[in-house]
Amino acid sequence: MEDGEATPTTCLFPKEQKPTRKPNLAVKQQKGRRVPNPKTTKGRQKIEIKEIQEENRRQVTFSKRRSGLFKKAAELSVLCGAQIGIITFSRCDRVYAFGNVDTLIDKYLRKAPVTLRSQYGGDDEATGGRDENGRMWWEREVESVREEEMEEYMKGLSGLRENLWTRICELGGDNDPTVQENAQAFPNLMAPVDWKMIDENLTIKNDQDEAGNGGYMDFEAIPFLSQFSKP
Amino acid sequence: MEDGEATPTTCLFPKEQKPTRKPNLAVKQQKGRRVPNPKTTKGRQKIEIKEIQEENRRQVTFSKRRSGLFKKAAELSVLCGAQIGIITFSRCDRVYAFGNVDTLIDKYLRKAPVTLRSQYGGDDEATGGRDENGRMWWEREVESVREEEMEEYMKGLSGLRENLWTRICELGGDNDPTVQENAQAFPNLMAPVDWKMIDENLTIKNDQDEAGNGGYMDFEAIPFLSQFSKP
DNA sequence: CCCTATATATAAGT
DNA sequence: ACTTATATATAGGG
Repeated sequence: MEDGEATPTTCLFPKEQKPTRKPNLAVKQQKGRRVPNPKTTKGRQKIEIKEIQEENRRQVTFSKRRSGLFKKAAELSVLCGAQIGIITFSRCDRVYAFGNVDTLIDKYLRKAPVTLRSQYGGDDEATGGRDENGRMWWEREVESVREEEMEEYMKGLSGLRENLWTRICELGGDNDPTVQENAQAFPNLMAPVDWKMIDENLTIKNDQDEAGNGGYMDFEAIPFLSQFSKP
Repeated sequence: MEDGEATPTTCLFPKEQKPTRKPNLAVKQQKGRRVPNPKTTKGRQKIEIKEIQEENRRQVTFSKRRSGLFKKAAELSVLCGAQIGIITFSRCDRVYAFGNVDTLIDKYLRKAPVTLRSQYGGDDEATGGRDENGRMWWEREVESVREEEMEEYMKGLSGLRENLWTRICELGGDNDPTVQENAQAFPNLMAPVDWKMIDENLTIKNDQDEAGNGGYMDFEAIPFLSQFSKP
């Protein structure tokens, strides 16, 4: 993708032809006789799909692959006119989101669906964490939820229910759920400029990401969204 | 990935060594002199990232790329121990989800975050639908929301709020939000067997997917979840 | 972040 | 669905 990667076949507009900063030492030295391995790197290595133990490597991979995932989502969205939202919790529960998650959650809840089957019939050999049918948590259907897990599932559902309630209360909607009224909860005097300022403040207020980037923040940080924060 | 793709380098267990059903005609015939283009296909073509107009091609692409996206998500999840949820609305609003979306939405709402910056700084040339700063809808931050769009944004927020409320009511939690009580709303007499049966019924009840697959269904279809459906 | 070499994803076509 | 040929994603290493 990029711009003009100068592929020998389908390069449409060579444009500025990236200077290729460091052309790497040499793919084949001009006179070293029979260089066993003139390659400077081993290239992409095949890895097993199982939890990466080495913390550093795991974080790098998380960062790279999260980017890749989001890029794929963006492409899919554009190519097919689909709306896509992704919520990602890193192991230490940091959140990374793609898309208008709030809006999509809204839409999702409106549809009130029960996802009994998630898409993706994984064909790879991720061995850890599978149930007796070889399924990972994300592919488990209701049919395969076992007795003990059922409780957890139900707790999850009731938890969702409770939390939605809590959230509603936080949003101040527990007294009157009328839309029009709620709309007025947002003072129209909110100019883009103000938002920008707020955003900058927030950017500073962000705590560190695992990999050192990513923006995420709490309601509390926004003066005028603080009405939505937990008491 | 797959199982034993027989890569010359890192093949660990060759296993059954896929028969390679149709080895294709020949990449280079053994005696045809100078075959100009012995290739049977043009291979993967480069495409522009813009909405695919041809309906059929768009649906095929949607299907393939959705699978790919979900697979990537699964891998990321396993590799990095992250929880990932994806909600996808196709153009005709069909929903495809990856992961325990309900649980993740719960978690997301619990955290009560405001995503002012979505991840992914797209570096590709998707030209359609960009704002004056060249951003797509999914990368718009609050600062860049213009006057008219602000209204929509607020409507979105208040809409979310209203819908959450509605949802709470539907869930029957508008009288007593106590968790323990809610938990009891789920009769424990629900055996896995019953779920399986229900699931099978539902599978039949599914309406057609755009591409002919994918499973999705309404609360109404599940006798005992019907308490959650809209009145 | 940058780079390379290689593993994967996937556009077309059957 | 399945194949092939090629575009992309990325593991490992500065």
